[in-house]
Amino acid sequence: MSPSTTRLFNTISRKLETFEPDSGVDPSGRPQVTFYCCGPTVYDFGHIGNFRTFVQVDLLRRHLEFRGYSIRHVMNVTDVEDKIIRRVRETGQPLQEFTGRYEREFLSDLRTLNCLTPTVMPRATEYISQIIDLILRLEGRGVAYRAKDGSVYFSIQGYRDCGCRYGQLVNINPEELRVGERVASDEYDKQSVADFALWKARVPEDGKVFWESPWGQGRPGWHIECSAMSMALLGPSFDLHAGGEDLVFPHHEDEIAQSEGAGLQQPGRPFVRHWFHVAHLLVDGRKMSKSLGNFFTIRDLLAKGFGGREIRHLLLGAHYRETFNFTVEGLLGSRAALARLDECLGKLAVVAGAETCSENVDSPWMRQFLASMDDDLSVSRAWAVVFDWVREQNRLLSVDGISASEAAHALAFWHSVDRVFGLGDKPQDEVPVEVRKIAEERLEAKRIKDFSRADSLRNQLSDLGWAVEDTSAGPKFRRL
RNA sequence: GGCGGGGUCGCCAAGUGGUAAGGCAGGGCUCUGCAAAAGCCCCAUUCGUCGGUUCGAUUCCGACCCUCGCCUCCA
Repeated sequence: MSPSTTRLFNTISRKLETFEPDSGVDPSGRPQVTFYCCGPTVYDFGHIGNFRTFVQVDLLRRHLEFRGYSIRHVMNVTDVEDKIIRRVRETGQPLQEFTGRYEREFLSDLRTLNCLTPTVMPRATEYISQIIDLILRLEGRGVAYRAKDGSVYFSIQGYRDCGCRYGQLVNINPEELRVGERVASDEYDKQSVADFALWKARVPEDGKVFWESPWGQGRPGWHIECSAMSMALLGPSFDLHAGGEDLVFPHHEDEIAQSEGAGLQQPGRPFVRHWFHVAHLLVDGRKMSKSLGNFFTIRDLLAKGFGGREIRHLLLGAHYRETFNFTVEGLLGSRAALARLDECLGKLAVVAGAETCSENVDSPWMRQFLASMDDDLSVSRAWAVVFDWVREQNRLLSVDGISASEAAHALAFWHSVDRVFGLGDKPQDEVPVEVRKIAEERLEAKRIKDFSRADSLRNQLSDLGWAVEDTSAGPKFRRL
């Protein structure tokens, strides 16, 4: 199809690179992209910061699909981990019952934001045997060691002795890591502070959360699940790996170490070809925290009356590598921007009538749009193209300078754009019967030129939360 | 302390060695019974500060100031 037109910043080379997957073709002959995205740890509701990452990753996926790639998208669900175990202990709920709830809530939020469902969503607890096999292999290669308590650690020294490099994603000298005084009590057996747990021996606080292993009862460390699941589902070497920027170190660095330390890759092939990291977001200029009262989940924003489409628009407003400042005012701005867009689309649809037009990727507008997106997902520039287009369409509409087929053609542009943006159609407001009735009365008052009555009826409507606009096609309703 | 991002209009946010996209908000006009929507026009001689290179820098170099993140669980 369209080979290698997209350039993306690769964290591992710290450079903009042409994205070139190397995973052959899918059964239908389309070039395939093997893609792993670090998913949620299901111990609570996801917050707006989490979803910035997932929305930007969704944008990446949609753009690559638009460019003709077939994406095999794997997103893990971390359903065993320290915080989860603590909450399970506190609530007394069974592990699966507890994590299942937050997993469902997460999926529901993804749908709210119109993110495409991953091809596969493996759970860590369903890959325990693969995890154990991987740790055994690391042990066999001398890059993992067993501690007295039955935990197993990754040996960075052993890894280096194999000729591998630790510190591929970040410049880091493990000897200089500033490890806090508070070394976890279950990790004092480590040979080196930078070594990390592959398998954690069972402790009483773990309660019923443990699995049998060659090292006794215990549970997997955090990083190992991603190595095990990604390689199991995508192979030992795959194209693209994404996540939030905070995962660069240590999580992704350790994932590389575990995966390449196992030596399953063909000579010369890396664990991951391309690393994609999304910057964090701030809320009101500060890091989100519950004590500052600037901590928002998707359900919080829905409760404030915002829609998933508005939230998605806002999260899509800034480049993925820039820190983004999220505010409620920004959300109001998104609402206004979408209203302008929807107004234009609505007018075009009226003019187009029954005319339809297939998508045309070769229009000048589309070329500009795609050039922006191909340039490291420059979404702000892409939006500028869209709004330049809106102005031009509005200008033509205002002078009746557009035919039905031209309007259909114009709409096809937007439909192409939206395959990438994924905003979907404007949600249709259900106009209450009462509102319609008042509007009819107002129309009649207007007809007999009783304008004071017409105005008072308009006020009644706005008291009910509705604005009415007079158009040649009759009254148009808009929620205030 | 180490490493890495940022500082561009009231707010959000692009961008380029050759004279500042787009969105929101704001002002004027047209249209409208009044509105709304839309159109047209206006809205940063200026891009954190100070130096340097250059015919020319917001864009390159240096210093400084401020700010955010990572280095510990974190999207």
